[in-house]
Amino acid sequence: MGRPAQFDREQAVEIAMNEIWMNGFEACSIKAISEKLGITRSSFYNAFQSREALFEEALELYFSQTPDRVLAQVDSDIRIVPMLTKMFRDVCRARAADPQARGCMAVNCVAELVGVNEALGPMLERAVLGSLERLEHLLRRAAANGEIEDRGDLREKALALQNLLIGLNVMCKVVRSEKDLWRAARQTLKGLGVYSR
Amino acid sequence: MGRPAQFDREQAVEIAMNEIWMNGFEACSIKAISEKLGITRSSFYNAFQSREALFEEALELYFSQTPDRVLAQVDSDIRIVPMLTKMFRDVCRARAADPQARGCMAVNCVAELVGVNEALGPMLERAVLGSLERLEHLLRRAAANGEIEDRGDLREKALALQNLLIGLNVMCKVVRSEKDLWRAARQTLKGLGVYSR
DNA sequence: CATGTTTTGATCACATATGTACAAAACACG
DNA sequence: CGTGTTTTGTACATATGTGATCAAAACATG
Repeated sequence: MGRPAQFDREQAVEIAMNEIWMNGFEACSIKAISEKLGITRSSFYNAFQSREALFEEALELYFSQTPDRVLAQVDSDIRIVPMLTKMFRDVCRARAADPQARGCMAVNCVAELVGVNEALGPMLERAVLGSLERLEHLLRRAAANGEIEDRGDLREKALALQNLLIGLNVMCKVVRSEKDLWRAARQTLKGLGVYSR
Repeated sequence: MGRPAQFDREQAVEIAMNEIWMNGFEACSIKAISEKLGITRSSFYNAFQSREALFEEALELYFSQTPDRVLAQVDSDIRIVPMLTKMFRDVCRARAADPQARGCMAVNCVAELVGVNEALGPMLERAVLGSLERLEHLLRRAAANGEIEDRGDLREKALALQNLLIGLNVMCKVVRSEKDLWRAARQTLKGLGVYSR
């Protein structure tokens, strides 16, 4: 029914994601994105309604492939501390491996948009606070497991871990060595008692 | 000699700094800044040559008043660990006290500009790497003092501290409670053995 | 193959943004 | 009170960016 689109919508979201990731949200005007996609603004508006709507889709796609996505999908029988260690290891690896040093799209956008963009700021805040909640929940499970001790400081540790994650995702833009990123992460994890191997 | 300017240059830099801090660099067009300053673009170009040149001045001003400026001006007889503890405490306080939750101008700009802006990216990279070097140097002095032990992991600790600092400066945009920010910082500092009182 | 639906191209009317050029204004100083 | 210097206002040319409208194109389905 109706004329079929001349472009692949999914592919378009992926290209948009990479553009936003590389250059930031405000640098990606509708004109620029449309040209990058090889479509007219007409087609853009028709397919996505607005730049913000596209951003939401791009961010969703990003979250489905970011190294810390595992925090949201942890099996109940898995050991938490090795999982967290591996997750941070993966973050360091992935960030250092990106030749464009784009860091984390979500963290970049937090720095750019929270407090600035009425529509997208709150959405990014929720993402960070959600991650923080997941970390705290995981630490509680790790305590219940006997993997770590609960000294009444699990929220502190969750905050410290969330902070470590955000920090790495910015610092990787400047500190390009995977080894140095991992040094920072491992040292912090060890100090928090959340490191294995 | 010559016609005196109708605006205060220093004050203009301060206003520009606050605009960049609040909205990001790319959001501050020459047109927008000039209007904010109540001058014409003519006068802007005459006074600052370019947006990048203004940015350099604004960043310098920012560095002269940021809570972590103390890292660059440490007396040789001061105790390092209490100083670092206080600095992180001050960062948490200052970031939480800002009603606009702007975070750190420099870190915001790292996230926005490194890898994107040819002129300003490298400048911001140098600032971060400089801070890292200062931290490592301070830790070596602390080890020489006997304040901390040198287990051959001082670079690791410097990287972890730099990462903590960057993380706090982004996380504060979402986690608005000074108490929670300090929880994250204190927990990390304790783990690194760089905490006093 | 006619019909209805959707995509696309073209155009309009603005607003923003940059960089330059040049003349007019405003002052300091000899 | 000229004179030279600097700032400021105005204008130009050009590019980007937004959002809307409307007709033409392209297809799926009956």
